[in-house]
Amino acid sequence: MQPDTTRQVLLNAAFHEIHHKGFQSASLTAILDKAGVTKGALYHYFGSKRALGYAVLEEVISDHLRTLWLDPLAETTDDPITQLKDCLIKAGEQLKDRDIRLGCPLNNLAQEMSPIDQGFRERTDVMYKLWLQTISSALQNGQQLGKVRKEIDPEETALFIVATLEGCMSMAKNAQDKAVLLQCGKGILNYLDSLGT
Amino acid sequence: MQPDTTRQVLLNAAFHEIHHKGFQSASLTAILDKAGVTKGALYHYFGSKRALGYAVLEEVISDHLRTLWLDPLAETTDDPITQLKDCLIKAGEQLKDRDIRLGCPLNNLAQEMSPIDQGFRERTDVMYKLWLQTISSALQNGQQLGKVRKEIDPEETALFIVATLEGCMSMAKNAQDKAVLLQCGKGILNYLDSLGT
DNA sequence: AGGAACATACCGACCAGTATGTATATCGAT
DNA sequence: ATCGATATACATACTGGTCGGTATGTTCCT
Repeated sequence: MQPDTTRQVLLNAAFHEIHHKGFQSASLTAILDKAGVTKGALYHYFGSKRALGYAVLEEVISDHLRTLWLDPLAETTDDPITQLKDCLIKAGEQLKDRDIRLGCPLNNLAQEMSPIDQGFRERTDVMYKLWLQTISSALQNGQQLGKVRKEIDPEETALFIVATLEGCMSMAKNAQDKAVLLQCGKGILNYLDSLGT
Repeated sequence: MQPDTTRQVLLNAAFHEIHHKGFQSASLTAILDKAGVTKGALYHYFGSKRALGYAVLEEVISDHLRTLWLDPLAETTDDPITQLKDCLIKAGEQLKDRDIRLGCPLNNLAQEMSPIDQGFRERTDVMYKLWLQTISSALQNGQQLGKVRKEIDPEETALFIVATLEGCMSMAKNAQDKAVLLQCGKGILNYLDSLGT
């Protein structure tokens, strides 16, 4: 078996276990069972449980963020608000009921680990900053195109959008109900519309 | 020492340990050290770690919610939007920097436990529903008084407000920065204003 | 021959939970 | 009023199990 394959299988198993149980309660044994390898393999590729967690964040979760939000928003367009709404709708659609009950992987890890581990906090912080920056740029671009109201502060608005997104996911996760996600998403869509000219 | 006192000391220590580490990673030994009692006392009052967690939710955290949001909003007034803004501002003011890094106790527990423990989920769900219902009633009242726009759906709006609140707290917690909370809070205040007539 | 890629066996630490002991308060009977 | 009896309110000591981590193989490719 190729080294990259085993490493990837481990990362994938770790991502799912962490997504289900949280990092601290994620069991290495469970990850190894899921991956179908033994502890020797794990510690060959990752120096510690913490290093494994960092890798999940930097490689698996980071990829999700990129494909769902960063890459689509990076495409130049003449209507950033529609672009944002598309991202939101697409993200909502691809969520299965099971995913809703588990919540946003990035937010989960950030909430659990940022108060107790600097390494996690720094990494989640970088990802959030990237996210905010990308949305902020899209809004600025929209302002130049005359599609977004000039009065709004792009950075402040980007923060508010992401906060609302994560809050929306949190409420739906706790309610274990996709209807909550949709209802809350409607609120976001309305808000996004209110930014337009 | 009175029985109620010891129980209360335990609940308080448990609340803080759980707020810092999360429920699953909260150590009973650490709680006992903080409370200054021994395991015998704990298991005299609580049947299990889980029962202790439930009690923290139902007694400690529930009280916080009541004094910060439910009771103030239950007072009849002629301007619910100002009332909501006051709640938000007061809640923000009383948060110390340390509290921000720890996040909202209710949201923390809900996020961590609702996917893996029905008992926690049911209890957090009840509290969120109470919260939503209280805000929704206030908005309805505002509509009757002509202070809140008739077009908005009170329930949907209440959900959006709470989601935004929790998202705001989450972003500030991860950023470990009160400025983020204030900036995000400004977004909420603007949104609340937009609900008025 | 030597290193990369794993597997197996084992370790001390910590965990939630339990069994047992003990001091004190309460209370009915005398 | 006082003396057991019983229950309450804890403290102490211990248990089995799980945890992350490590030390030591073993296999295979170069």
